[in-house]
Amino acid sequence: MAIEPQIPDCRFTTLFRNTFGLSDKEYELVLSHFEVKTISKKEFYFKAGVMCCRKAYVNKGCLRTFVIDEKGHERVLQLAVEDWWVGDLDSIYCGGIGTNFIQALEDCELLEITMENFKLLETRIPKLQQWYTVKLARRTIKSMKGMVEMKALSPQERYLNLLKNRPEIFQRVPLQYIASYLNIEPESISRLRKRLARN
Amino acid sequence: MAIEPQIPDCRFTTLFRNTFGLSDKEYELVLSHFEVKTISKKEFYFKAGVMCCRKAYVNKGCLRTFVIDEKGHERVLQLAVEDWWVGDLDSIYCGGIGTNFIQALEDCELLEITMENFKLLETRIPKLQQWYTVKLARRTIKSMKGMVEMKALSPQERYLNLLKNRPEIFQRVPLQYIASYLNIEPESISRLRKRLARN
DNA sequence: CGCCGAGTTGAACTGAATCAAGAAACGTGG
DNA sequence: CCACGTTTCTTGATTCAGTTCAACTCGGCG
Repeated sequence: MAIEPQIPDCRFTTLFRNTFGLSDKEYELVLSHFEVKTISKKEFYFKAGVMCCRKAYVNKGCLRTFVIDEKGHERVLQLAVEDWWVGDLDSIYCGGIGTNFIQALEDCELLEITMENFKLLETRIPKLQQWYTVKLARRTIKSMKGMVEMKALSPQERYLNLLKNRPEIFQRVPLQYIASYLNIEPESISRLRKRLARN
Repeated sequence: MAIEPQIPDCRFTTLFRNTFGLSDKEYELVLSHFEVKTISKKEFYFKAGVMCCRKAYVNKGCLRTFVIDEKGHERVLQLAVEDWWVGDLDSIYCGGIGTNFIQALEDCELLEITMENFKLLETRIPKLQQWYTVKLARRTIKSMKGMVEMKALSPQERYLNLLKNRPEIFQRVPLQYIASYLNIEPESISRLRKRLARN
């Protein structure tokens, strides 16, 4: 009761709840451990260099996660939209300082939970733990598939794949970030587009 | 007691045991759920196309995990040596048929456990579950770092990095597989080596 | 001995990066 | 609502690291 007003959008209720298949009671318990956090476009949810003991569910908006590589260039690792999670795995699990930057590309509404609270929830709702393990495994698999894609496909093929699989983000994310995510120079994407448009 | 004879090498006892910090009793329990499996050079531990509901600890030997990409080329994803684990995550966690091939590059001795047994162990030894979650997270992190490395570094830099971080494998693994792992053509590695040798 | 797989060398090509500059879109405040 | 500045995207010219394809060497092993 005291919780509901905190959650301003029904999307969270729907999607998040469906994820676990929780009972009403469990669901209230879960909700009470989250906190709404809004950040505006260009703001950072997290910056490398400090610990990050929390993660957040993207209830509304769009963010990019990137690192700075050895040569000082930004490398976009993730383009997160609604129903994704953001956070610095590196810091959360290896306990060190984070290496990721997480920046809003639109005004965002996040639902944040500290790892402390999350672990607490896990002990009280065992299926949460199970869910999370599978989620982690899937993320690993996805990441390995990403690697194969990066190795096996040409820039043009990678571009077309993304266009096919996640067309929404081309409407929401500046091309330069998509380029970085695909590991293609913006100029090359531009040319690629022109070439494809002609045919 | 009845178990010990099955484990022919002390490495398993040492390394594996250290991983979890088990009591004698727990350790015996764990051991009793594993099975020794030897495979000879060039044999496959697993081939894509069927389910894979088990994983294996590499007690001795060396294996490569690879997939066949969309264009029909082999892509080496992992070069596993002693104290690594092999298995098809894809199949284990997404329940579908496997997509990986796992082939011995030397005569190998593996310690295998079915996922069924592993889950059983997890319920009886909670810290196992914890250990595995962290392991999964680290794997994901590693895989993302691999992606950044692939994007940010030149072939030559990737080669030198591997040489620095895992010099052993250059003594054990045919160059062509290392090349595939690094996503460089064998010819290019060859030239690279020559060039580096001159300086 | 001759075969085969693994590695090396050579020559030519190419696709994307780079650098530099211009056009278009965006948004912010007057 | 327009004007100006900033950001985002496009275009052009050049360059080069690594690929491709083909031939050759080397060493082990039946």
